[in-house]
Amino acid sequence: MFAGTGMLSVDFAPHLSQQDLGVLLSRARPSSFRKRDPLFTAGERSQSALLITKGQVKLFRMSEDGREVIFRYSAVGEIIGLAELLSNSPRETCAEAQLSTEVYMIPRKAMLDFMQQRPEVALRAIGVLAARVRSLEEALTNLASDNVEIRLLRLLDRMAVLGDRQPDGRVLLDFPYTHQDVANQITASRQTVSSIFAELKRRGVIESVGRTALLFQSPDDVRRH
Amino acid sequence: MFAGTGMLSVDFAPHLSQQDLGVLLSRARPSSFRKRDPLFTAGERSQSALLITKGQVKLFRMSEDGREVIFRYSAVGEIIGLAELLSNSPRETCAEAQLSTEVYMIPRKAMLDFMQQRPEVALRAIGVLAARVRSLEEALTNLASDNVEIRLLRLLDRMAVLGDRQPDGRVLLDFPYTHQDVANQITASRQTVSSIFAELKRRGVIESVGRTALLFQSPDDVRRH
DNA sequence: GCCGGTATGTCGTCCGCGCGACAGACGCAC
DNA sequence: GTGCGTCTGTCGCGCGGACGACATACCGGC
Repeated sequence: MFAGTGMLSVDFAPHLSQQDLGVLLSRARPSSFRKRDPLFTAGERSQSALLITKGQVKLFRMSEDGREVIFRYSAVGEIIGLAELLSNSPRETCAEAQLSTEVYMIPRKAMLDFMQQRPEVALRAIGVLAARVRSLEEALTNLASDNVEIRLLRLLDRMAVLGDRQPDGRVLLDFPYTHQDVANQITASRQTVSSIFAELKRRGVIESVGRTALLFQSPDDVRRH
Repeated sequence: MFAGTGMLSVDFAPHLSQQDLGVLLSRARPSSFRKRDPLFTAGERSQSALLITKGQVKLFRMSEDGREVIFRYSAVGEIIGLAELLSNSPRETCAEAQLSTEVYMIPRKAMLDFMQQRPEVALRAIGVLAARVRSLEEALTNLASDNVEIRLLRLLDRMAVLGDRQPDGRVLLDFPYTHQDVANQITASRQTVSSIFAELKRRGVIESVGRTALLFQSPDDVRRH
């Protein structure tokens, strides 16, 4: 099911044996969502874990003044919704299908039982959560010290692993995000993102290719200013 | 060992049986630190987990431009250092004794073995990490939308649970933090924190009591602006 | 006591960037 | 085609808050 997806994510499903995965999914319910459908929203009481089998999911919160703060986009093979699983508290984060998406919804109880019986699964969940802690800590640190341009370059940096290295050393990356999406990921305004993109193109740091692709200097180059 | 400490933290040690705790600590090494000593620093290879038995620990990162970003202060009974345990990667976060502090250092291997054998311990670690994910997400969201005054009020809000409710409804809280500490927690400058504290005192929202204590309106009142 | 290190209060200056506004550009539906 | 909704580019204004600078206050050590 997860084979051949070109998975790069070091997350949940690829770490389980086919057998474990089968057992877990026997108690789960498949469910599909169209683009922009919510998978869950803040305030909800459901604490299922969701294993993504197709598509992409945007994880975010709404701030009190209506701003959308995006934490990450989750891909196939990743599991989401772990943060509220144990505490059994209402959702604080929202999840929305970025593309047409399919998931297995694993009921809280099934997930807990399974982790009790298979410690290695619990350890995998620990690994997933630990990675998220580190990435959030990094985001917070960057936000505190970097200006918008640097935050944007760091974002491209992080996404570069999903792109293809070109012969000339640059990276070709499918980048189907609007400036608003980008702004919400780096907590900046849409206008500032637009103008910095324009400026980077002027300087030749990045280049548009077709509708959604982006060609930019290798992260290492960018890092060296 | 952890009895009678007035523990409020819903973290690690208080959730384990005395027996489990004994087994775990039999493979751990006690260690003590003076105020301002580092427990670990970014770049280090050690992935021990640290269980705090006395004192308080500041968890933070240094940004590239030398800014200190504080994520939280950990208290007695909490466990720290889980984020890099599984991935076996170098520390990214720094830990420093805020007070004279004692810990048990649990070697990576011992911790992993123990979680394998006791799934309920692994689940507890999941709970700890999940809570940290939620709190970091909240910090990021607040940072994106709130100005410094609101971030400061929210900080007092969160700390209010550690203080004593007075007859008049206000909260008396031991608050031994410098303005610089506060600034680093809410990512603001020291000067701005100083001036906002002064302003809040002028407005009667908060009041100093003795050297380190603070008396302020109940969080609920503050929340209602 | 004196003295040095650290914490606090306050004041200008300056700049990053949020925000409103508006004008194209591009897509899709009909 | 026309019309509408969404996205992008750009400009100017204004403000929050970072930063440097400096005075004062407090603390511990000797």
